[in-house]
Amino acid sequence: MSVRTRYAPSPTGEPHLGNIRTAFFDWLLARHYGGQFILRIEDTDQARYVESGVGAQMDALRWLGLQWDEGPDVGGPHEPYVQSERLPLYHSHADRLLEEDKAYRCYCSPERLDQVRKEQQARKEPPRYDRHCRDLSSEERRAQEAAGITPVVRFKTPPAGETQTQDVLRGEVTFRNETLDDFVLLKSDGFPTYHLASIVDDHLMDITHVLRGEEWFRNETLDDFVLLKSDGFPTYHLASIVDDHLMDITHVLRGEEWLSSLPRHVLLYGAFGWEPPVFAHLSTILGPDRAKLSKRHGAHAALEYREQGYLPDAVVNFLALLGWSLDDHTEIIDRATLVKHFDLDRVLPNPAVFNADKLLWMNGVYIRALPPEELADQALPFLERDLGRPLDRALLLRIVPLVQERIKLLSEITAMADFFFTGDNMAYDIETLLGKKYGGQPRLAADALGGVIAAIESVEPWTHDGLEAAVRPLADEIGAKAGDLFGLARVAITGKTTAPPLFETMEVLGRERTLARLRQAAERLEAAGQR
RNA sequence: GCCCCCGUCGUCUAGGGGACCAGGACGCCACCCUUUCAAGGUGGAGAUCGCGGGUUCGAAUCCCGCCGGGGGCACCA
Repeated sequence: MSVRTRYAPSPTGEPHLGNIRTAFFDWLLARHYGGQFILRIEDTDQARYVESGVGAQMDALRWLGLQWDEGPDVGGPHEPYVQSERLPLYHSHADRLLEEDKAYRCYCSPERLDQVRKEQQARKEPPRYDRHCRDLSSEERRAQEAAGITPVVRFKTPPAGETQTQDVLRGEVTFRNETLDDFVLLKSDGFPTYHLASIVDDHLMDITHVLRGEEWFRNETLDDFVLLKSDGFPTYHLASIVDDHLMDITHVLRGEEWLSSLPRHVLLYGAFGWEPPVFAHLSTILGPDRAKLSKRHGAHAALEYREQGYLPDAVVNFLALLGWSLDDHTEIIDRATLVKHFDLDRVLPNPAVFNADKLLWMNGVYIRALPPEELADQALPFLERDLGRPLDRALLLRIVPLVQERIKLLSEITAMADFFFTGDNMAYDIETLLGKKYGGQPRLAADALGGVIAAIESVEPWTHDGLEAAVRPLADEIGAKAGDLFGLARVAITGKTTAPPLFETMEVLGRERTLARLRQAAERLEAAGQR
């Protein structure tokens, strides 16, 4: 059977980066093995249902290029892919467990459950269902039914013994043969080594499963959990197991917070007589304070990264490196390479702190690698959004080479290049124009700018090389440092002290607009000099 | 309180008995380049591999204990 993974969000809000990383790993695994990636909506909690939730999940996946092969919108052989539309399925499966005495109906009120829990906590006992309804007589049950109480269905957890489970990230280690040597089987004192002895004994004693580093849970730490709620909806435990089985899911990747529920799920698979899939519980992503990533750590809803000007490829590359690595030195990895090399054997079980600085750096790398036309297409919407009107793409295309290696976010295009699109009536204050060098000497600055104007007025052709050749010697003539003179002109032309290279900027801006801005600056300096 | 997971530079990580007085990346510092800002180049600081025992000729790597961090203990997922 081919590898089938699933991303199964519940539509309770916006997906954040942690969810998306899980989805991405699911996607990667499926693509790596040429299998299927399934999107399944787990909307079994009516109280927390958010209308826009499903759309937000799909938007985020689409933005990052994680296309699913089966799902609510595209369909597939296991329809429907929304759990609220699969209710009869869960009921029939719960009925089956009921008939086989592997589950029972529970009539306890939320108030009683609450009460029991409080008492247990007061006695410093683990809060767990007390199995009150596990062995009700048929008369007692009839009485409850007669009173109109809708029961829940609970799983009959074995009260003792152990349940063994396996998680690939924690429970299994694979070795490459080239790392092994010719190891000893029999020692010189005649005793076997562990390698020999364990293999021989395991075989002779008919050991069928050797699990090292497996998680095991004592059943007495588990309680009789709910399968079907009184509103007729299944709990996650029931719904996810039934669906994963029916949809032939082979690998379940999910957040670490599910690890504690794993024995329940394994027990359930056992009760149904089904083969469980491979489980991998992905570690949590932490904020800078080492607490689970959340809203108060800033923007972590996946789609907010789109608004800020991150590139999907950069985000996906960064996410891949959160708990997985290709080797000991590769950081920039394109999608195809990711798909080619990704596997669970290099996924780490330990939690990772989200390093926003590194994501920003990586986004800069991807921006610089973009073909200029594409960067123009990507950046245009940001510029138009910030300036509030449609802009000339042809002009932007000429600007892109000047800003490409200066921005790390698409949104930074505005601060870097807005002056190309504004009128020539510049809004800077005179102090900024004068800067440190010409502070208090507006006349001197005015003369310097006058020199620049005279030098470039009739330059032919109007290219950055020609402009520089005309202006640079001027600095010497008037006894100024080139940098100081250029700085003055920079503010006059861009309104900023930080901007793209001066002569390239002049070239793109054109003779007329450049001279207009320089003349305006000179006039303002003259006026300041009069006072 | 009980159960489970995790523990290598500030952060992401490589490593899985000798090649490690621990390699790469982000960030930080310095220098170079330079008209500002970036980008780029070179170099540097930064980890007694959480701590303590043990096994071994040899431990970041194997074992035990401890400590620390995280997660779970719902008619939520």
